[in-house]
Amino acid sequence: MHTSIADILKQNQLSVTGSRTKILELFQQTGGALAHADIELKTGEQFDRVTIYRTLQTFVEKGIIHTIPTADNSVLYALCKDQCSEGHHHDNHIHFICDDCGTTYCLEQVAIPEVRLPNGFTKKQTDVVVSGLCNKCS
Amino acid sequence: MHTSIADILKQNQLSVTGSRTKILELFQQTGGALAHADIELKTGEQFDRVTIYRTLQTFVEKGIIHTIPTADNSVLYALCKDQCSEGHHHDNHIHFICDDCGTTYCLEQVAIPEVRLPNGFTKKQTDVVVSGLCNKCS
DNA sequence: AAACTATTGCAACTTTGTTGCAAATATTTT
DNA sequence: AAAATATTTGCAACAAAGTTGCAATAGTTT
Ligand SMILES: [Mn+2]
Ligand SMILES: [Mn+2]
Ligand SMILES: [Zn+2]
Ligand SMILES: [Zn+2]
Repeated sequence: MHTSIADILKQNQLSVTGSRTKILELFQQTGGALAHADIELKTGEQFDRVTIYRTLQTFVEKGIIHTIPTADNSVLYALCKDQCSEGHHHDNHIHFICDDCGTTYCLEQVAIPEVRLPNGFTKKQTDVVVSGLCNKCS
Repeated sequence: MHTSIADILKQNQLSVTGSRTKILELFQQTGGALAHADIELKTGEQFDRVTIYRTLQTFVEKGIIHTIPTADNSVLYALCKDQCSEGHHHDNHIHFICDDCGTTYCLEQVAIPEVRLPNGFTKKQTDVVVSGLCNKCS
């Protein structure tokens, strides 16, 4: 079973364009997370900065990719593997950032742990970012 | 027992200056987390932007304040309440961001939960950011 | 293939953060 | 309490990151 990139775009009511196809392709090839600058580089500057911003924004809105909070407050994006849809993300996994090689992993196998909040606090979303050494660097 | 702001600065081998005193004062008064822009506003623009950047950087290095990762990747700072020191932060608590009022809390009472990583991954630091409604807004 | 719709690239701009350096301030020494 | 020294500050200039309006272009529908 293999969903083509064009199909993914059509499923999300997006027209199939060069930039969208290329950027989605990049995410699939890379596996890991990408920053805006990575994409600019790896696409060989064939697209305008603004187009990349807008494409990423659209993908996030459609639930195709999700953002990852990082300790150094840079913006990272990765493919959603769960059942994310327009306006509703369900990415119940933690993120891991390797201090050595810099790669960011979506650890789908590792569920978000439960946290007990003080009285009066209501939990909506929990983000967990772990840093250390990845399996390739340790 | 009451440590004055000047004493905190001296304990960290920092000279006591207007901006450092004022900014540290602000953190103590506010309790919660502050962004660079908040500080610029609340000090009534009496200090240069660059001075605020440098002061925050110095405070982080000295272990007086710590940064807080956020889902929207803005940079937040809050006072360290634990035994943080030069180059070594020990802030073992989770952070909570209220979706309504925007306040960010250091929940010192709530410990960082343990996460089990896949084979080969080594954990160094775990950041947990919970969002929802705070005790004042729910 | 014409008509229509959505996306792209460009230009111009804003916001955020960084760096070098001289002037001002804080600390130490005399 | 001055003078000498060390540190910090503000300014200017710059770099990086992100946003917006709009006409040209590319994609989709009929
Ligand atoms: Mn992820
Ligand atoms: Mn905190
Ligand atoms: Zn690694
Ligand atoms: Zn609130």
